[in-house]
Amino acid sequence: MSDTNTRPATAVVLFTMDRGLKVLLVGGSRWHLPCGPVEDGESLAACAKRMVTNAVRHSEIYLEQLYTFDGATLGTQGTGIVVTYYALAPLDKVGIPDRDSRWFALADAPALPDGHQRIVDCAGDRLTAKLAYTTIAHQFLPDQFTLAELQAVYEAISQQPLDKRNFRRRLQSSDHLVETGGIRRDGRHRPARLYRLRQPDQVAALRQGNPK
Amino acid sequence: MSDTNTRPATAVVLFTMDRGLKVLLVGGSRWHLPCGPVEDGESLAACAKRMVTNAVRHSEIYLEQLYTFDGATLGTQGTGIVVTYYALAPLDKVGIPDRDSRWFALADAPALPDGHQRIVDCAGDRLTAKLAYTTIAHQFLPDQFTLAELQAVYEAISQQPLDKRNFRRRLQSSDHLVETGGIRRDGRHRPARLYRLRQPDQVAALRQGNPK
DNA sequence: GCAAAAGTGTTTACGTTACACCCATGG
DNA sequence: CCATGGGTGTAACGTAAACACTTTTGC
Repeated sequence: MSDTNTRPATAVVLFTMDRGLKVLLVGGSRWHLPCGPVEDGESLAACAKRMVTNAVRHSEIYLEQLYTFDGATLGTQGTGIVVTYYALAPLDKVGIPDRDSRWFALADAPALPDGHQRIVDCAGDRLTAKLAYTTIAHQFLPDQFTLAELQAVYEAISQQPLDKRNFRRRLQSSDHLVETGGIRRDGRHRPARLYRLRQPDQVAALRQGNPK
Repeated sequence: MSDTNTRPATAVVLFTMDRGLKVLLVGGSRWHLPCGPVEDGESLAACAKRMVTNAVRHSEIYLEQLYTFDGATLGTQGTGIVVTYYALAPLDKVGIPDRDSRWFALADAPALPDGHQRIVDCAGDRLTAKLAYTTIAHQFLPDQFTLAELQAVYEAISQQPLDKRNFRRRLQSSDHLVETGGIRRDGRHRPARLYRLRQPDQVAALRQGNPK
């Protein structure tokens, strides 16, 4: 049962893409999600951002609310309600974690306290689902990117290989990508064309309207 | 900004189907959503259910969390966080509202206080979206139903007419429906076959896995 | 010239849509 | 017998899936 006199807390599942999808955990010996109580006069989103500010250099980070748990549904007894978020940041915007925090692949994350594992699973499911019908994958990439980089993000999250031609056709016909004209030379092979999002500042729906 | 010392509240958008989609509002003169603070030792879902118990006879009601707002995002200033839910009940499980509560069609609902309209919109969007890929529509129907009744629910929520043959083919091939063998005689025309859900106690996904 | 990744079309299968008539019953 | 809603099939279309080779560069 929740103790509603305890002030609400937020917990954040921060993902980045570094040779695969990684999640940030804190705590050193007893790993857990970044979390903490909301302060007076602080909005929920601001609190969630504050939980990960030591890990993320820039402040314009993608943040989305996941679900709100009470003690009963989380499996922890007591201790108020927890408003959970997930956040995405490209590798070049995250700082090197101190010795109190680390990036883990989802597969080899350590055991987490009651409820935290469920929050991570929930975030992973949401991310996977949104990959299919939004431009959310671009939150892991810099403004300019190659189609191969984009495909790698899709493959890392969905955990399945994608057909190069079908992938490119689908994305290019979706009208969200714009060729910048630039190219990236990268090793002894043909350089790749660079693209950017037509509307970089929003995560747009690919198919049709989807709920908040 | 939210005052996190105020205890959290829940607000509920309760829908039913009565010649179209209806939403329950309370308050008599100044209509608003059923809402109120969480009590000590009460779970969030229990609190949300309590908000609508005077309107719904049975306790097994479909209830799903929508979103959690703070004062800043709701547009109201101050007054803590609000965990919002939406709920669905078939007409035969809802009581006749007292003079302090009424069912409104979405189109002709009165002006609502700050934030409440946004919550209703959010609930409507979620309901419409889930209609497409879950069996949520059945929350408006009794255990046994005809395909025409089911189609009417879909048409009321999506607000567009559906092709009878395509609708029936799609639903029947989805493997969620079972013919009961019974029929319903209803007027001077051919009687309709009755169906039930194969798994009546869960809202199942129609296509593939979708996040919580 | 060769290794390595970028880039490009066509065919096939499948699911979705559009559409019109007969059936069973009550009055 | 007729009015009323219940029930049924097929053809056209568009989308998604499978699949292999040429191009451009660095060394």
